[in-house]
Amino acid sequence: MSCAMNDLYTVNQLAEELGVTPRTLRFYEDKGLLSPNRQGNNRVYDKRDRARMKLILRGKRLGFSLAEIAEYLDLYKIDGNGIEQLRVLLRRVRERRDVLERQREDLEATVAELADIEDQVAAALAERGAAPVEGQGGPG
Amino acid sequence: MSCAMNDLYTVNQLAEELGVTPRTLRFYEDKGLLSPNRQGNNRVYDKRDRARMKLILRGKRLGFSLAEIAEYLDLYKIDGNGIEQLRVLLRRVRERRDVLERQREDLEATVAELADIEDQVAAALAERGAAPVEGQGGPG
DNA sequence: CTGTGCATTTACGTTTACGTCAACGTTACT
DNA sequence: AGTAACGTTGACGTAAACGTAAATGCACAG
Repeated sequence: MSCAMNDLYTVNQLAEELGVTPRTLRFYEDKGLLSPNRQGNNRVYDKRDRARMKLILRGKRLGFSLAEIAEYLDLYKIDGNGIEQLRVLLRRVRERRDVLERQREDLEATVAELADIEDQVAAALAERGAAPVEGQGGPG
Repeated sequence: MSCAMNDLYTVNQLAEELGVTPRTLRFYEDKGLLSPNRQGNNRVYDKRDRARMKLILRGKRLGFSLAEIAEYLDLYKIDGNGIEQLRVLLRRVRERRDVLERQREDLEATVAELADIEDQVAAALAERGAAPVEGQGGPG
């Protein structure tokens, strides 16, 4: 037995839990986004790896590329930087926030339009007397 | 002169105005996302084409694929559908709205984290006495 | 010691969303 | 007629994000 008492995962286990393929986890490791421990030759993922993967997946849902996500993850490494590095970091954080703000506007506009469309569709359905599933007595 | 009194554009004009390349416009047409009129052999875009392109670009900023955007644009074609079609349409509109709601949550979580990071970076800068540019009397 | 099963690396295939020529046609000036 | 600017349609190239074998390793049941 594999003695899994500590919230540790194999590639397959973590992949299934997060709804991705093992290939994806290895690919992200290849890209430097993950660096799980090894037990011999095999990858062993812990809770920190899992949390990091969740951040990555969130970034993907937001439409960022893996390169952008890598930059985003770097933002967490605050320690050990010089003052100039911190200033650069601060700029990047704000840039990224700006992107997200624009995205928020796009999102709200789109949601509003979808609401409009939904209303129109509902109206079109009503106009054809389709709401109560059987009433044929529409307004002609 | 090209007699452009009616808000009409050539590929190059519309492309520049929207910050894309002519190739992109032709590519989208190839994918069925656009269908501008032709004047002889040349494409002529009008305001409706322009508006459609803006919707496409917004979809892209939201991280949707061109295929998904195509579906989204189809949502506008409410007329001429049967009741069953309208029901399907309504389902799709709601599905898409759900996706966007999830995206909104992701977005807000990320913005919050970026705010945290920003605070931490600011604190780290302060701790190293970087705000007034010269104060050396940190808490050592 | 021979499978069975999970894991690994290496490498080529695929899809999406264009970029980048190449070869050609049209209009417009000179 | 020359040529420059702008347009067209292929056709091939490319980067990202994996999919999909193929060949190998390692552990343990029988």
